[in-house]
Amino acid sequence: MDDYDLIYKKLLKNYSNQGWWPSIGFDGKNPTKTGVIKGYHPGFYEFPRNTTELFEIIIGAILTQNTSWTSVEKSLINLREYINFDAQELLDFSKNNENKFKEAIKPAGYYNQKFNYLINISEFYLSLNGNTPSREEILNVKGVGNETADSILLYGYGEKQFVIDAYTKRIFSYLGLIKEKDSYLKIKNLFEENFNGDVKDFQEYHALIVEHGKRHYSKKPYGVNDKLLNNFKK
DNA sequence: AACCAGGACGTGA
DNA sequence: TCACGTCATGGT
Repeated sequence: MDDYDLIYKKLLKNYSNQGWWPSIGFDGKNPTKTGVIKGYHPGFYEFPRNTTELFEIIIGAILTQNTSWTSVEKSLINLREYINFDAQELLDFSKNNENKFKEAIKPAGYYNQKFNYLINISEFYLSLNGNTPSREEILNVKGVGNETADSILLYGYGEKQFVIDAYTKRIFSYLGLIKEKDSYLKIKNLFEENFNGDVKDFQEYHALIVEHGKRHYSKKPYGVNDKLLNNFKK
C-alpha cells in the first residue's frame, strides 16, 4: 500500500463515511449505519436512485463551483419551490421567470453565469436521452470544467473518476506528494494510478479530502496544524 | 477588513 | 500552455 491508500484509510478511520453527494430531497428512509444528516447519506451508496436525484446532483455540481455547500443548499431549496429537479421544467421556468430563477440561486453567487450554465447543462442533459455522457462530452458544455465533470460522473453516474479540488492540491502539495502547479489531469492521473479503490472509495476519498481540508487547509498557513497526516510529509 | 468558499471562462502573452 | 482578471453572495 502506498501513501494514497494509507492516507485514505487514515481519513476514513478518522472522519468516517461522508455520505456524498448530499441531496435536499433525501428522505432518510433508507437503512444506513450512521444515519442521515442534512441530506447526507453515509453508508448508502445506491444514490442517486432516479433521474430526479441525478439531475439534482448535476445542477448542484454547477451551483457549488467556488461556493460553500450551505449556500448551494439554500439555492436548491429556493429552486425547489418553483420546479422539480427536471431538466425540461428547469428550461421552461428559466424562459418564463428569469428574474425569479436568478433570485432563487443568488445565495450560491455568480448567479448570472450560473443561470446560463444551468440552462446549458439542462439542454445537454435532455439531448442525452437518458444515456451516460462521456467525460469529453460533458466538458464541451460551457460551464462544466474538469472538477464539475468528474463530480457529475463520479457521484451522478457512478463512474470511477477521481475528483481533484483546491483542497486536494493544498493538502497533497503540502505533504510533498505533488507540486503546487501540477495540472488537474496530472494530479487526477496520479490518484487513479496509485489509489486502489472502487467507486464508493473514490466517492469517499474526495469527500474526506474536503472535510479534512476545511479543518486544516482553509486558513493560512495551510496544514501547519494537520497532525493527522503529518507523518506522510516528505 | 480581508480572505475564503467542494471553479470556469476569456484574454493576452 | 499559462498567468491573470472576472464573476457575486455569504460566512468568518
